[in-house]
Amino acid sequence: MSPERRKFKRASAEERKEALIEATLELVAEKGVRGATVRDIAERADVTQGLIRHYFSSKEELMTAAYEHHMVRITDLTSAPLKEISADASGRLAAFVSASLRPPVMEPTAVALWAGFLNKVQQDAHMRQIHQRTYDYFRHKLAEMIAAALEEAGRPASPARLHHLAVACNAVIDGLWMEGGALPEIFAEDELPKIGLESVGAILGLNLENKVDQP
Amino acid sequence: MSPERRKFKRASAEERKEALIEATLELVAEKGVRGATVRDIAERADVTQGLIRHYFSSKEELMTAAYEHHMVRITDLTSAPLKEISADASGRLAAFVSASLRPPVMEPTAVALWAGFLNKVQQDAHMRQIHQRTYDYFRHKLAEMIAAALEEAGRPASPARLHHLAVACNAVIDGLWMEGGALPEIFAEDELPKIGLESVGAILGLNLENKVDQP
DNA sequence: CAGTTAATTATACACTTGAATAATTACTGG
DNA sequence: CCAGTAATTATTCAAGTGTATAATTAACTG
Repeated sequence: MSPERRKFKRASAEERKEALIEATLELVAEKGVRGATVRDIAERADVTQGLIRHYFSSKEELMTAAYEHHMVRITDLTSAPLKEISADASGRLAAFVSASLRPPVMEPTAVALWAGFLNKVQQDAHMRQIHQRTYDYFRHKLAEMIAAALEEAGRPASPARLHHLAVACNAVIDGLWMEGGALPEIFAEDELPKIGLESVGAILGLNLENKVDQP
Repeated sequence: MSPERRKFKRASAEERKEALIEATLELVAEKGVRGATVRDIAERADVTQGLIRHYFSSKEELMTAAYEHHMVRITDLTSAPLKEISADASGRLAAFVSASLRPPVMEPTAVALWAGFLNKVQQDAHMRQIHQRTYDYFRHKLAEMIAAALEEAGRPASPARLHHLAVACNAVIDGLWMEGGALPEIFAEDELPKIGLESVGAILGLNLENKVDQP
């Protein structure tokens, strides 16, 4: 009996692209961009390797699409909690900080992805542009919320000071995000959001800790 | 005329290993572990590829040696400034924070290296051990210095609180280190050490800013 | 239900990779 | 100055890589 040709189902372009991108992100998190081979990706997406080039003209293009997909998702995930919160400025800030330090934003795979893509981001102009855009959005949003919270407390800050504060708060969040993602087992549940609120609060001179309840 | 055999000079094992390790670190920072091929490494170290296996039994072993070399260097670089400072506890803490946010500790290549090695660190037991050791050392040292500084200020902290504070301060430093390394062009000279001292000071309730002068 | 076409699989190719082995040659100790 | 030997180069190999192309077949359309 000759080896039978593999059975398959047709899928819409959207479904297939989505599946390929998810598989790509998983593998980049596990082995980096170069370790995620087209054969691995195809296998995980449950198709054969030739199909990749039917939807993406090169591995490069697939990587770029996957990165963009990931960044958009992260942006959405940190923005979503803000929509449903009609609290005061400090409450909104607290919600933002807290959401950034919990799953699904803070996850081991997210940190691994960040690391896996860094090289490519630094060397590929298009990737760097995607990164820059997301990063700027984040910092701008954070600065905005800090400004509002400080005004609310009757202590408005100068633009220069605001810049400093935004960089500092962003660093706390990024640093905790990284530690939590890189060494998830050494932190207790809710420990990092708590530390984050405490630290951002200390830097800004605000009390954020009782501003947000466990979602 | 037949292509002449390449001329070469013999070197001591130490020299050659050192050169190979430096070349490895450069290339890992540029292209990640898988992108740093033995041929690339050999070329950058100005030898032919066969020589690598004369000194290291596999690429794996070279990578491990390079990673360890790098981690030891980082540890030394952050410890060195403390030796020559006979200041009070808060002064020593300030020096540590400041040194961590300047070259040669904070550099684009250092962040790229961190990212380049992350995958391997998470998957290789020996690498993870090296990483864990360095990380524990860092946090322990930081916690120690925070404890001393708080006692000096007449506000000793409980172990639990100390743990929180050490995690938070470590996160600020890591986060700023990452931002400075990933986007070096957007920060002014001395801006990050200043923000670091300000933020760590705010978290601990100490004034660290005039504790350290530009080295 | 037959005909068509695009989605999918299968195969082939040129090149890179880590590793292994063979061939040279720079240095050292007498 | 002359072996001897270990450091170094050169060559080979099998496996893996991205890409290109040919062969099939699932699903739609009339």
